[in-house]
Amino acid sequence: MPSPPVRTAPGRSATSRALSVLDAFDDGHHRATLSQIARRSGLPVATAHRLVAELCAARLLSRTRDGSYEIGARMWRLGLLAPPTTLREAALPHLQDLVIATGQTVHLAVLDGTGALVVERLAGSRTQPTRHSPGGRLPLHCTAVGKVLLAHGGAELQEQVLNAPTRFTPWTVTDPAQLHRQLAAIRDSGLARSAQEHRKGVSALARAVRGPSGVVAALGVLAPLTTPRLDGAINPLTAAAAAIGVSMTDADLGEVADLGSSPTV
Amino acid sequence: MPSPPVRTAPGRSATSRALSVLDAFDDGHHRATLSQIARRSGLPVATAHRLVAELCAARLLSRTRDGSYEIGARMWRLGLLAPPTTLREAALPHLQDLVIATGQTVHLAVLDGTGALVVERLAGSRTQPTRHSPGGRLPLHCTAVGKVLLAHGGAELQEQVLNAPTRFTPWTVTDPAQLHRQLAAIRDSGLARSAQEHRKGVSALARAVRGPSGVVAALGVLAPLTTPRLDGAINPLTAAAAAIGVSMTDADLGEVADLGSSPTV
DNA sequence: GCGCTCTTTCCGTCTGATGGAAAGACTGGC
DNA sequence: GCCAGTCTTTCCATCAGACGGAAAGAGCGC
Repeated sequence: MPSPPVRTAPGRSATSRALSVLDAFDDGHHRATLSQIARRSGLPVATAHRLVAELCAARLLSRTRDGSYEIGARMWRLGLLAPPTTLREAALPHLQDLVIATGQTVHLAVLDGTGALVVERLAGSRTQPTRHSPGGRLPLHCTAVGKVLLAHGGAELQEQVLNAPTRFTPWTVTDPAQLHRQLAAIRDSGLARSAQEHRKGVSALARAVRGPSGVVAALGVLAPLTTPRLDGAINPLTAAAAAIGVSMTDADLGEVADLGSSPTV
Repeated sequence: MPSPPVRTAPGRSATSRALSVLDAFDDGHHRATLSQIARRSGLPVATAHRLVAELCAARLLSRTRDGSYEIGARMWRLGLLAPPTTLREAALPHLQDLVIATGQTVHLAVLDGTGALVVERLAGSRTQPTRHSPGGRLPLHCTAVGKVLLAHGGAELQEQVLNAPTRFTPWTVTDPAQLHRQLAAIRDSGLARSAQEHRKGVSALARAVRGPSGVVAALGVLAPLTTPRLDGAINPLTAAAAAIGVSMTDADLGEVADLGSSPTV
């Protein structure tokens, strides 16, 4: 009697199992061995082994020289077809102009659920490298780009976010009434600010990017607190935001943000 | 008798079927309706319907307002974990420097099978937008970046590629012996050129990017043929290629290129 | 209203997914 | 060199759930 087959097979579909292999990969895990994948995705090794082999055959994963697995070139290319890329392509030249004009790091973000999804981040070669690469998520209530997106998001979203604002630094504003006033001011002036509300020592300015159908993204400039006059960035920021909006009239965005909530970083 | 079930179920695995849905998306097809997906992937509609729903649940696809499907934010984020992104991140500031220094469009490409995979492309805001966005593929024998990668690729690869070089323009060099001499010269001088060999009216310069373990990528500058002195770009190009190599010593690249051949564009 | 295409649901059939076990491959300790 | 531990790969008996034709529903143009 070779095996007393205990039969497990829970109620999950074959496909969802295969896709759960991808759960093993995230920001902190660009590579994984078979057994790591099995552990992280909750699958038996034998099953993980079979599924991983199929994903490799489809080039969604690829195998490294040392036998571990990583995201494959096909996945990268498919990811480039997603809406954020269209936006990124339209915005990139103007982001460069803005980096040159201000010498600071710039951010382009879209609304994604209750967070801001960073679509692109550009810095000069001598600027301090920042956190928040493309694909990262920022909170809406305490970052400049987040506030812009929140100010132009629905009332429903604002309620949801402003109800329990997380505190990140001593300067994070957590009073819903005060935040509501900030949002009104942003809609009024078109300009959002954050001074150390998310990261100590970092202040930021942001503006909405208006496409043909309203606000589609937020453009921000980040600078160390020590920077003397961030206000000098206002004009180039305004120009860049407008230019991006214009160059998007043809580039159909689709739904840049599809709701659903990964945890806000 | 409700259904005379003809039984089809070919020999394909459930997972490969699910993944074949992704075949419906490529450069020319950022969006697709259910029946387009079914047609393009060769699946019965009912099956496609079920699979697409699962992929949406996993956020690898998402549904647009008008009912069609597109690549989802999750796929985009997973794609960002692939090796090209690591390289891109390391290179980006230096690509910007190079754009500023030369005023021309720059390219970063890695070897992928028998083609060059464009990892990033940067242009000034006033430069003519070029073809070949990230994710695009270039031929190895008639582009500057391609020649660099080919010159440092294995002899086996060179044989394979130089055996039947495709002609793109009247200036494309298709004589294997002459191409071999070009590659030797490139290994010697470190500099590759292409003058209208791939696209009429476009000339280019490229250099290898050397990481800790040899040549990992090629960096190129593209310019319209009318540009008076592209040679002025040589110094900044050399500096940028070196800088990228240095900033990669820590950023582990893994296998940037995993072989396998999609058709070279 | 009619015909066409596209989307969604239903359900009877039986294929191929599943995972425990065991063998094989490495690695490191001593 | 040998043993212990971890990771990878293969095998296969069992039955869960994938499959897709058909039919109903939803739009749309004429």
